Amino acid sequence: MDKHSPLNIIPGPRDGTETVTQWVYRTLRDAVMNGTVLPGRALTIRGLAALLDVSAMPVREALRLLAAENALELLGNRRVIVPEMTAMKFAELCEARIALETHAAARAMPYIDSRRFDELTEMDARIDEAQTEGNLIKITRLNQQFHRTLYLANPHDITQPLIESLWLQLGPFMRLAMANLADHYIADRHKEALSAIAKSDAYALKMAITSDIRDGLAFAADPHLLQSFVLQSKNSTNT
Amino acid sequence: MDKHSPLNIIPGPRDGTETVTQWVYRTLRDAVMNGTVLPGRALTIRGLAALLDVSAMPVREALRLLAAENALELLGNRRVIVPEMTAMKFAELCEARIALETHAAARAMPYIDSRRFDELTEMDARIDEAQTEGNLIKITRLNQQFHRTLYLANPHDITQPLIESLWLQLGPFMRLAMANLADHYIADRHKEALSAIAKSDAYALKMAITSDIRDGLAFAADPHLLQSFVLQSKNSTNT
DNA sequence: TCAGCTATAATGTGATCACATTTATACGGG
DNA sequence: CCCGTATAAATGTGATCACATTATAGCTGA
Repeated sequence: MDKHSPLNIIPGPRDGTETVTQWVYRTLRDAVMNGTVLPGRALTIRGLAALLDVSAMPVREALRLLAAENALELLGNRRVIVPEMTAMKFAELCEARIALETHAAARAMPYIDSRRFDELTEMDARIDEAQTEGNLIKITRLNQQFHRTLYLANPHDITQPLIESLWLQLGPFMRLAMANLADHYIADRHKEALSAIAKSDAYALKMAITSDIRDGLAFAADPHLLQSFVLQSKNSTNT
Repeated sequence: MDKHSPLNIIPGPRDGTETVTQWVYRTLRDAVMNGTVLPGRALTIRGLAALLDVSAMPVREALRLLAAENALELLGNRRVIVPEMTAMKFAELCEARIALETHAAARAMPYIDSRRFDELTEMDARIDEAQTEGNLIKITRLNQQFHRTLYLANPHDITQPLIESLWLQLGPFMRLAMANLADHYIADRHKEALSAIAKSDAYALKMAITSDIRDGLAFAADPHLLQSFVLQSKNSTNT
């Protein structure tokens, strides 16, 4: 147990217009998403404040925001940790993603004009590039951008914050999984999605999104492999 | 425009164990849910702090939490308001509820043992009582409790916070609608849901939940009526 | 009478401080 | 050598204060 390890968070420069709280929030969010802070790691307000060289107040607010998004867990004994993952919880998150995102995609489809369609096609091409490079972090980021762009085509969308919350909860675990599955090929279901959109076939679009999510989290299909990841995330240290 | 009206929030006593921030959060959340603060109403940290007789800090955190749940909207010009409702947004919230809650119900069904089943049956009976009384606020509260109990039967559930966020966004508008539809009969689809559970019929359960949500928001089916509510919520004052 | 500018008031943000509670460390007894 | 207790360090919570930014009201001039 190295609960006092340096926590190598890279602060990243602060935008001039951006408030300190927003900067801290973004920094901590990225740290959680990238797996810099691992499940079980105890976080303290003062510790993070000293690390980021800010006062305790912005850190407090950022932590509470992340807790509200279920990216962090507020323990009763006044302690904040990254929630630990279980196989069942992982399955629930996966299924919830499918339920919510297929719905969001179907609702967004009528709003996708040719300009938006080209934008999505362009993104898919960029993902193919990253695919050949084997840059998994880039793939993940572009993949999220693709989904976000699709769902937000609906000008009245209200599901995106909910979806982001799910991504955030899966984030640290996804990173762990990817690190151990470097040669894991992410099947590109985006072309199926695009052709479904071109045909205005909502059902086909839903199936494409479902497959995309399932493929991305495919390793969860192997209970043994999943269990090893869960254990690894519990015991690993972050030096 | 009476942006400086007294804002008659009833504080309600604070639990001894409860932290001040939690109390403020709960108070403001109830106020939003009950329609005490109406869409468009500008809220200020200092104003609420003075009203609730606490310092600015707990109010700040409570406001940010509610904003994170999309119960409040942080305007760029540093102002916090209850978001205004549109017909399209209402429809999106309604459909999102159906997508998420049918999913949560189906996932929870396998975990409902006889004890939990009896608990749900008991709640349904209490709703029938409130129905004959015509106590709409009580009906709403018991109805939420019924749904919550159902979804939380799943010990690994992660959808409840997302669902609560949707309820919160619909909250102030629901109240307005109910006030104008005092004689509106809320069809009880809970018995259908219970019989579906008894038969372990996931599809029937999903249909029952869908009908329950649609009935509860039935007035939205009439675009003209909905529009009048939207306008009313925009123009009304809260003295 | 009304548009545009200025001064004043109010607001959000962030830092610092005090206090109660919890957690960690060290000491002493078994 | 292990464990329970007492002391010390650390933490979350909440209040207060200072400052930059923004909104509001008041005033001037056409």
